[in-house]
Amino acid sequence: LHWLIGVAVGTRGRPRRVTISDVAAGAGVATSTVSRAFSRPDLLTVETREHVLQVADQLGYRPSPIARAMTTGVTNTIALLVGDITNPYFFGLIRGAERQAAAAGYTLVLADNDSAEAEERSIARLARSVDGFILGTSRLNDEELRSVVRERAVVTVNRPVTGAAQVLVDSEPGMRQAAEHLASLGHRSVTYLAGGSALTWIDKAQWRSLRAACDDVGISADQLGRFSPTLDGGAAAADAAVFAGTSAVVAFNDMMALGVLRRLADRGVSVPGDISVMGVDDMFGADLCAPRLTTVRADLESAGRGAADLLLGALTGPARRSRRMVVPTGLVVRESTGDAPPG
Amino acid sequence: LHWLIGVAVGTRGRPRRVTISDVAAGAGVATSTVSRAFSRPDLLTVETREHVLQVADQLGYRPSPIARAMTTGVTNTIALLVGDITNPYFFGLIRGAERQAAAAGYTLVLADNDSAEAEERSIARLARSVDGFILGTSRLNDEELRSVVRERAVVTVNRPVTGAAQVLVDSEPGMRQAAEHLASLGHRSVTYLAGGSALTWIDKAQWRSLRAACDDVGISADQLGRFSPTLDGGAAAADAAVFAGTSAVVAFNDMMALGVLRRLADRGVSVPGDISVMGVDDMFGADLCAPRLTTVRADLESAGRGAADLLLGALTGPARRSRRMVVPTGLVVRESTGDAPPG
DNA sequence: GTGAAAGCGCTAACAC
DNA sequence: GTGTTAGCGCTTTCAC
Repeated sequence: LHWLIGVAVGTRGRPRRVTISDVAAGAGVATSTVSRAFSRPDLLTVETREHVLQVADQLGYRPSPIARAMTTGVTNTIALLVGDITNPYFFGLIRGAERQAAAAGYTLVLADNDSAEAEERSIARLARSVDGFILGTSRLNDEELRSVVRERAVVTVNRPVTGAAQVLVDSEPGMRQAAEHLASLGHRSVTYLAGGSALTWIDKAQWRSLRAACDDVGISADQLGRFSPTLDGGAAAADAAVFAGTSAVVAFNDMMALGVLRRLADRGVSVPGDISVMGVDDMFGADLCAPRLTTVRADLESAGRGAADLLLGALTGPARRSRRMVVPTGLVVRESTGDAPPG
Repeated sequence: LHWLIGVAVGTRGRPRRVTISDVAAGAGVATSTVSRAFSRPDLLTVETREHVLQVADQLGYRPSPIARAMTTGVTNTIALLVGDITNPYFFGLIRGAERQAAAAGYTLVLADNDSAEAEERSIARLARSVDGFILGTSRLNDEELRSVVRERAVVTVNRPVTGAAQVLVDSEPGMRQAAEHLASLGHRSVTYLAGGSALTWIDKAQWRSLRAACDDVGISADQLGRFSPTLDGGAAAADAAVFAGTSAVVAFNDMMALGVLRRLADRGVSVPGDISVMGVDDMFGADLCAPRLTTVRADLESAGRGAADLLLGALTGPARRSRRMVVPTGLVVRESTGDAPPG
């Protein structure tokens, strides 16, 4: 770590950065040779390469990513944009993306946007300094999104866009298992508590999968909402569900489900005695609550990894864009679902 | 968003970036004037400035942060290094830092390091591309840390280092309230479940505060551990506490406390009936669990904001380094603490 | 296989 | 107040 940045004692005792020409001078070669020793080592004979590398090392030389980006146009940096960092839902996504990026020698820039405008600003600000974007929950409309895709490599998460690579969570298997689970517990109907914004593709996908699965197992399905995908939104949804007299609800996500749980507890409604409650995501906290939450798990960390993979692939490999990756789901049965109440 | 990056139709129909000289040519001024219009607008007459800006706008010009960094050496980027992104403890920190950085026009790079070596690698990799570092949970030893501080602006969190700005969580008020709370519930002794690594300053600080406060209110305090600050570590700590026969425990952090809670539930030990359990942090999930966790809250989001503030201050303002910010703590009483068991 | 030299897009003296 | 010019540190033709 001594040569963290590459500093040499300059003319008047002031530290000066070690550059490629210092190494060139020290090794008695041209700057281009030093450059090659680092970026195209195969072009050099073993002897010169070793020699240059050794001199560079003892001088404490570190290539400057900035200067590199200046000439090549590649920054080795990707940006991950999310809608709300504090939502545990994103933790896995962030971690997966960071891990994969770091493994490939890429740097991850994180931006938290609470609105479509903020998202635009982030994109505009970062556009020149990153090689590509992972849009974790884009609030941009289709047209805006396409204009970004036109200029930059983009991977979206749970947001189909023509021309961009995307990772999509496949709700189908999880929702099917959910329907079977509830049916086998004697529920005759299930209420889906919709959430997100009008642009939230996954909300529709979940509802579609759940309804189809309910059809297949012979129970009815209907929808309430759309509610805010937050604890508070869950509270509102809980009241609506109680009013509707449903015996089983599936919330848009775990955050909402947790809100439902809390609200029902406050109102003295027993879970799962009176109502069975399910969420989606299996986010952090879903098995910490009481009762522990039955949920449809989506492996967001692998979604994050996949998103980074797709992006890096688009960046480095041939221009085979618009690839997609599908993340499967599955039911995790815990304590918040149980037998349908009699009658 | 149309001119996201700044693209013009180049010579053979291929898109080419709009540069400062395109604008200069278009506006009939020198490149330096265009540069000034963006970075030192005060140096120009209103007319030229307006004119240049207008031409730049209709050409779709965007300054390149890379080229800027190349000449000025400032990247307008800071890095936040944490030990485990998925630990909800960091969420607040990350969010606070991101928010504050973004507000100041800075970009936040996030790196997740699971070891001292990984941390070194991250620092070395990022050193030239960021203006400074926030070290959320540095695993570097003092010497390594100082060598980083020597070359780069650094703010540490809960890790005192000479020469670096730092944000420190002040456990004292929270721990005092905790001791008073437990004493008033009739507990005659409290066990602190230590956690973290040998470098974890906050662990010692918490223990010191708790012990002093217990002295003052006339109850005894002792320490068990050190345990891993995880759910599993909490389970281990729970067993140790039960074996020691204590009536009240304060865990190193909430994650551990949650592990204690779960383990005690599994063992059929009633909380708070048999044992009162407290955590530290008030992280996400602390009021979702059963029983809801009594904890010493530290506002990590404001710690994150403060860290970013200190760093940006060191970067932009005069070189008054080694400033520090102290984040207060306070007790949040919920359900996991109660009257001491009789006898 | 290696060197010389021309940039990449911008800022910062230094002139005028 | 604005223009000229010399770099920042690197990569990349193009020669040799």
